[in-house]
Amino acid sequence: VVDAGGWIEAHPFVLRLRHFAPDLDFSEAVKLWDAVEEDLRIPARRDIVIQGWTSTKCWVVESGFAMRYHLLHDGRRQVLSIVTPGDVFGLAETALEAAPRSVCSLSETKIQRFNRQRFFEICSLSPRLSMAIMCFLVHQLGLYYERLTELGRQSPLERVAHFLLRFHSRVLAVGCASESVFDLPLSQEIIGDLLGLSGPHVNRMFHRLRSEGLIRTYRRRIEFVDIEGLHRLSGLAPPTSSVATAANPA
Amino acid sequence: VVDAGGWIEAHPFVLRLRHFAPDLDFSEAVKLWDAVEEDLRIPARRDIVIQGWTSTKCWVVESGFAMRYHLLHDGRRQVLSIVTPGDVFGLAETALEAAPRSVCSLSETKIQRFNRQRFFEICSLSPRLSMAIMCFLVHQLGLYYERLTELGRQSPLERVAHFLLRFHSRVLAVGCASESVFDLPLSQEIIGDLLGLSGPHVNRMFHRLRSEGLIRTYRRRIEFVDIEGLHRLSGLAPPTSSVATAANPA
DNA sequence: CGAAATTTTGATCACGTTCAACTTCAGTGG
DNA sequence: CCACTGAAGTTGAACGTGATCAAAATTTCG
Repeated sequence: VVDAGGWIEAHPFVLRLRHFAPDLDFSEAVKLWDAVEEDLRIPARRDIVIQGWTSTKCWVVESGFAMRYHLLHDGRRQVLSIVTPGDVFGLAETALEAAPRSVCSLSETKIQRFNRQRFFEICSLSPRLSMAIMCFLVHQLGLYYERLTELGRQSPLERVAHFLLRFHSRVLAVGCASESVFDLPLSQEIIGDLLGLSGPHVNRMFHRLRSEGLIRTYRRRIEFVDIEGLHRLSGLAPPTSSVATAANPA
Repeated sequence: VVDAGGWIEAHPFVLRLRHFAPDLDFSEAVKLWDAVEEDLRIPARRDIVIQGWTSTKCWVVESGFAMRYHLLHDGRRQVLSIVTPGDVFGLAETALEAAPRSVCSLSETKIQRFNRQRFFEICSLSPRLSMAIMCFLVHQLGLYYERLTELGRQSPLERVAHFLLRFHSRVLAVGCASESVFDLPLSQEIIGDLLGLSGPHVNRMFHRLRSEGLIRTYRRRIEFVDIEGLHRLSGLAPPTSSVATAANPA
């Protein structure tokens, strides 16, 4: 189906699995890759998964960005996450009749399509693969815990700062950014729906970050001027060794 | 270590795994159970995992309730989830130096302690176990997606209604509730920290749910008077077949 | 029975939404 | 290449909501 040469080893999803299971050998990755049903190139702004539809597929992202989002009946939208190279989507519909949320490409995107059931089976049959997937999923859970704190208890300014840091570190990991400059493939309205804010308010927060000398912006390009300051502001990035507890508040 | 008799089969965690992998046979569950390091009975209001601490353990809940929470440097608290019988916690610290969040018991709790590394290894060596764990983790992700929508885009009233429905269906599944009555092991302040609201505002929302004839309360016991109404209010429970998309809004 | 925690209520106020107008930018066809 | 068009960014004003703080009432537990 695909050439068996070197490109599989450079696929961001495989790199990611290897990050969680360094002893994963490439023959196992190839086993997974044999199950690829189709290689797809999706233009920007196309829905790939549609909330309410049924599908037996899942997808792995090779390049490009997408967003996972949920629509409420009255049109409110929550963007759940930005899907970046190396991510998987379409796993959640397991045994469900309808996709509970949508995925929409933000830029041109290269993805590989799998049969979801087969994807899981192949992973479960290889101890190393299943270890990698489990660690990957647990890691994802951790990211969503962070997002809950962000949405539930952080100020708008903190949320925007935290989002920028998070997104930057992700695109840095897949080589789409320099140490301090990167492109945002998102409108401010989408960022609002990601962070539980209104579009205009996101704009004001960007303005404040700019005027406080933390970032510079050139249309949709962001430059970090004071990363330390952003970390301090976001309040989540530097792991603290605080030991205050709910039972024994600080 | 533990009696090999029938109780393993009735453990809520095993029941849950079987829900995701019905072909899981009990001999495999027993393999996992052989790895239990210790059976613990924890009193209410004890921290089991402390944010910032290091641990190589993970735990499975047999009975009782706990909460996962994150503290910010200035004392703000986000309750990430309520840990119920059949849940696991302590997985997220994989390869991290410090636990990124805490877990604190809400009631007296029976849990089993594992070595985290060993837990993962045993799961990855059995295809059926690893399938069950993967499905379980994916399902968990789905729950957190829902919570993101809740925190980011739902009104306080919707959040409280949704929380009550969610919690009820969970305790119903583990047999700690009747069809319409159940106990909440949480103070309103904790519910506030769970839903991104202040304690007093949670109280007002309860008041409204009561005055609109949706629920009744007796101290910390909740009775659903109009479940249909709660579902309609929460806006998430009944899976819709709406096909509006971000690219093509309704 | 007494002490502490939790629930309940009220008043005030800051914050972020909403809506609208205007500007800038990007993509397209003439 | 430029004018045109629609989308996205930017700004302002008014409003509503939920936080905050404090006090009182109630429940829980030692």
